[in-house]
Amino acid sequence: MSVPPVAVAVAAAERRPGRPRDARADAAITAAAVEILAEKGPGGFTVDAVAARAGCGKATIYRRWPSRATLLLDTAHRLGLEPDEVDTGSVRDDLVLILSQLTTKLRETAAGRILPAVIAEASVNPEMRVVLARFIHDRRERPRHAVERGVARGDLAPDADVEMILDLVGGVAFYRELVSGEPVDDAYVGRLVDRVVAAFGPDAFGPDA
Amino acid sequence: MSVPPVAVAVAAAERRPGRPRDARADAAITAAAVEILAEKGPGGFTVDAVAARAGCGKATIYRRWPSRATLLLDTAHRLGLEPDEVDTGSVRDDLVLILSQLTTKLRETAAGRILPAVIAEASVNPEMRVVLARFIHDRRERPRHAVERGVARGDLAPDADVEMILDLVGGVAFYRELVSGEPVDDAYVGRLVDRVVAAFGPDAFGPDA
DNA sequence: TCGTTCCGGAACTGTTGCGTTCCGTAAATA
DNA sequence: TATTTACGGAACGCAACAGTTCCGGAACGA
Repeated sequence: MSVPPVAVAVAAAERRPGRPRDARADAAITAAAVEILAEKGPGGFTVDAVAARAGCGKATIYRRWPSRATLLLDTAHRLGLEPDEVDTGSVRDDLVLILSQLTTKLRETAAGRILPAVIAEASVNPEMRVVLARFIHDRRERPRHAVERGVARGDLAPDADVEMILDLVGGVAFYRELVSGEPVDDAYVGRLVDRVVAAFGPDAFGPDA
Repeated sequence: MSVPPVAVAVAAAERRPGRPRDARADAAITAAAVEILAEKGPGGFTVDAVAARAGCGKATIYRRWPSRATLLLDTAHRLGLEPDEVDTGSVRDDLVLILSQLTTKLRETAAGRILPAVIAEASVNPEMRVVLARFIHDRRERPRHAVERGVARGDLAPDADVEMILDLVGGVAFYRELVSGEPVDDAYVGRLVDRVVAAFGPDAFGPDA
């Protein structure tokens, strides 16, 4: 959401002769693109569909984006799937909340449902790979702060590897939801977070944590 | 590999009049299908391409499989990506070996490179979802045995949650390789496995582990 | 020998979707 | 007013691909 588009179509309203671009068309196209991507995924994301939903001609789209691919990349940025802000005062409870939200959203929101196709696209398309990496990095911001608060409070070891904790928690969510197909219920989330927090707790031994 | 095909095309060579099916055509088609799927992924997996690679007509394929989809499902079973057998005598070392193999294979083998597209297909296709779940379940067999040996030896707590350990280790591999795009190097694998093994070690406290 | 089913190969239909072009019209500058 | 670029909408060319049909020829059983 807060990410500027990868490919900006118009080079900032320089004065040109003739009728100017209609700003409402831009809004209609981007809104329609998000809807189509969320409903149909990248596979059903056709320029015809976006134009029809936006109520404009295809030429109006191609005047702003040079290809379907650039429009798709721009749209991928606007997908949402942002974790809610949480701060219960306990790392354990923060992570449980964030994790159960994540698994629910992966299953039940439009953005979550199309993510597998975005991941597949990223595996063959370097541009999409950059977009996805940035997308994921941004969504880790809130869980990262939750873990850092835990370190500061002493719930976790001072040298706990914050990124690895996020990898463990996020990784299992994606893996079970998308890969192995096993559900992630509240009981599982609770046991999982308990283990992870314990593994990086203040009395977790070892030279590196 | 050891999995029987989902859809069997020919109902076991019952005697019919006329020229019998050529067994070499079956072999050529299945071999070509694996190659095409491995090289191009599900998106490039076209019946024309398989027929061309197999050196046969499309009709010869459609005589055996009723549709592209059934051929694709059958082929997905033959992909490989099987972890090697390992038994070093230490859970920690077994898991490190298996995990570094997995990340390497995800990155460098044909089977690994097309997996994202298979996952995406599974997210919208219930038949493919079953195939993928079974595929993953089978590849967890060897790591599962490694962990169970660890429990038996006392390297891990007697009530350690074996499946959760596999989720943690496998989940991070898939997550970093496919989703966040971060590499998984040997140092990371070592630290990760150390943490996981410690979290489920014999002196790991807690009522449930 | 005759009928049936197979073979590889090619042609064909029908659909989908990208990207372009053209239409008549609207909104701007000069 | 003349020019230029915009608009929605429709049509078009082009390519890819699923699935079918036909060809001439080969392999089987009766």
